[in-house]
Amino acid sequence: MATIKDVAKLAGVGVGTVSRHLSGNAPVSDKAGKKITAAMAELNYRPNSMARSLSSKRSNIIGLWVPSFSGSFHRKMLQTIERELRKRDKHIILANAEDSTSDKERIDCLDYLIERDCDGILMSCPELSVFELAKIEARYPKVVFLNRNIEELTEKTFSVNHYQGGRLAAKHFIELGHTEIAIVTGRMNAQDAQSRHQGFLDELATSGIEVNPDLIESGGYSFHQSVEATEKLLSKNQAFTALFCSNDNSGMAAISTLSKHGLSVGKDVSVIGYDDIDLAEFTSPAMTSVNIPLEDISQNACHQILNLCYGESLPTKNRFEPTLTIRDSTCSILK
Amino acid sequence: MATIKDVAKLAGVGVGTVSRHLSGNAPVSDKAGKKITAAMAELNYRPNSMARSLSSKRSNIIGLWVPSFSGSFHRKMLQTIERELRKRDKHIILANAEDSTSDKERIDCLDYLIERDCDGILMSCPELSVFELAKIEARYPKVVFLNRNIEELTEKTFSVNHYQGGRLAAKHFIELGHTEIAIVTGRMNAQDAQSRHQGFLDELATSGIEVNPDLIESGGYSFHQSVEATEKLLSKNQAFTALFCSNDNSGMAAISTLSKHGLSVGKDVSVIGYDDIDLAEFTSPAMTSVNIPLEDISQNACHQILNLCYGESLPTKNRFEPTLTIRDSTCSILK
DNA sequence: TTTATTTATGGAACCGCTTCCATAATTTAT
DNA sequence: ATAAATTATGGAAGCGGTTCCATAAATAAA
Repeated sequence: MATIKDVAKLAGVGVGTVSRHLSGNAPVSDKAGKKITAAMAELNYRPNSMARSLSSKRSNIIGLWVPSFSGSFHRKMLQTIERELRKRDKHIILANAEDSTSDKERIDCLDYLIERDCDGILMSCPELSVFELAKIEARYPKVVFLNRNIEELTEKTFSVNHYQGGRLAAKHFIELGHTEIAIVTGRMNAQDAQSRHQGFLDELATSGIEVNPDLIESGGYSFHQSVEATEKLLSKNQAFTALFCSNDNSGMAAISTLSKHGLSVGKDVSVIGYDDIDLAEFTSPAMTSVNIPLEDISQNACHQILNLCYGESLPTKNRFEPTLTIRDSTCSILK
Repeated sequence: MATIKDVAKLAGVGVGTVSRHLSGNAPVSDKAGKKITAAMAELNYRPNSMARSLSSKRSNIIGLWVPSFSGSFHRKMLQTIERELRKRDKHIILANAEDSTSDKERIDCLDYLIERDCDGILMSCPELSVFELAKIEARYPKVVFLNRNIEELTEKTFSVNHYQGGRLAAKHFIELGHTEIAIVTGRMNAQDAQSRHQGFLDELATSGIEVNPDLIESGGYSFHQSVEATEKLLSKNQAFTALFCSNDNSGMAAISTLSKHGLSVGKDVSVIGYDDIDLAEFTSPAMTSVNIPLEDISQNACHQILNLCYGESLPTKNRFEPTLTIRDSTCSILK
């Protein structure tokens, strides 16, 4: 592999001139520029990124910490982040915490990124406590958290207003005339699950509707658990015409389970999911779901990390509002 | 940030000794070792990975080229690869070719990885021709292709016997007594789609069953197209009791569409999918599907790239056999 | 104990780049 | 034309490691 020295020699100039020509950090005469370009082509020269990083103290690598690849949820995030960063010639190093069951493992996973001298880190971690995240930020300030909301770290957290998401779902049910309403909650130790749950309840309350506590079951955000939760709800023989699920996995599980029990979803019972993942469109009936602007979140988080690491000043927005995507799994009670 | 020099000075030894102690490439006396360990702890020393890479001419980075994050298909791959490589302290740099529509863009995407001085590259590219892959391998021999089968590059390609996969599906239908069989094919310009199609037809032929050409439609591996394909099949008023779909997206689309038309899947009509992605279990009824040992493929591809790049000699296997996961979407015709 | 052999050590050279600095070339002002 | 100011250039130093080599320390052999 040819080095910058080889290029300099062949072009008959100094290494400094070649370096300047490459980086554009300082002007180089046309004459020299032409000779250098020719020499680089002839030698098939490609700069060594390690040497460059060492010398410039900038790896141009951003670490990406994800809790899993399993959910459809993170797919759009990954995709958007990859696109945003590649556009600016930054590289992504991946760490997947799929197998991590303890905080220690999660933080080890983070250290695996830090070890690589990333310029900054994007982290989408629902599990770690605010306390742990604060410690992380203190130790490693070039970090940004997706899908988290920490007031003291507003400019480094990017999230959606889940309380409002819950309210949107409730509002939709109210408009459709539902009053007997069931809920399959998410992992209630997670902040976001609580917010959407509370928003849902509060909105119902403003219309004088109360949810029968018997009709609340935890689905833990997983398909399997949500099947069980739905079964439990059905077994209680407490009538309900509407069901709010805390994510789309739950929603899919509910639709599947209700159908299996001979209920017609979107007719006998209305179901709302949450996240509006790609598959929401493909259930039968297609699922009404609270849409999270995940692309916006991801893009803005990227902007912020670029600002932090490379002194850019890209616009950033930290809080986003959900919307409701209405499909065929919800219908008016009057029908 | 402390450097190796600082550690050496504080420990009262030479930099060479510190380096040797860190890498374990040469013995260091206990006495020196203790002092170095203490000094490192005191200074909170962490080796600079860029300097290390430059000096050792080894980045410990493996590039990973994926065609998309969209399919459930690639998730397990990503997950397995990440686990396998992290286990050995290699880092993954990601390139997603999701937005690439031309070969040029796909290869640019590859160059984006090469630019970063990866030690090797894992590539799962269904789109590029054997011709293009051969060129890539010639230019960049530290590469391995997943889900491809190139005879001249046996040891660098990892794939499953899709012909056999097609046969397994057919065999199952035959055993269940089906004779009126329809097919939703995949992207037939792709090698794997052809193989599984041919295997399916060939196996049926050995039992004297021929597929009515009218009952073959292309679903192009996508949900949307497969819905249309299934609609078309139904509109022909040619009876069929079994439907083979070339991937699980197609299978899900078929199940959904058939159900919508009042047919009971797993009773009136049997459906087999292909790939056995996580979701196959969650359709209603749960889908019978040809299972691809994606984890094995991924793991072995990792082994091979480690062998190529780091002179290890991990065992590798290149060709894998599919199996059939029987669920509730298929049943005997005699019922 | 002395000598021969083995083992551990310090430090220089090097990896391939960026950047600084002193100097050369060029342009502008006088 | 000469002096002054500006711009471009070559090359050395430095980034933080690894590795080689000559030497010092420790151990084994005589």
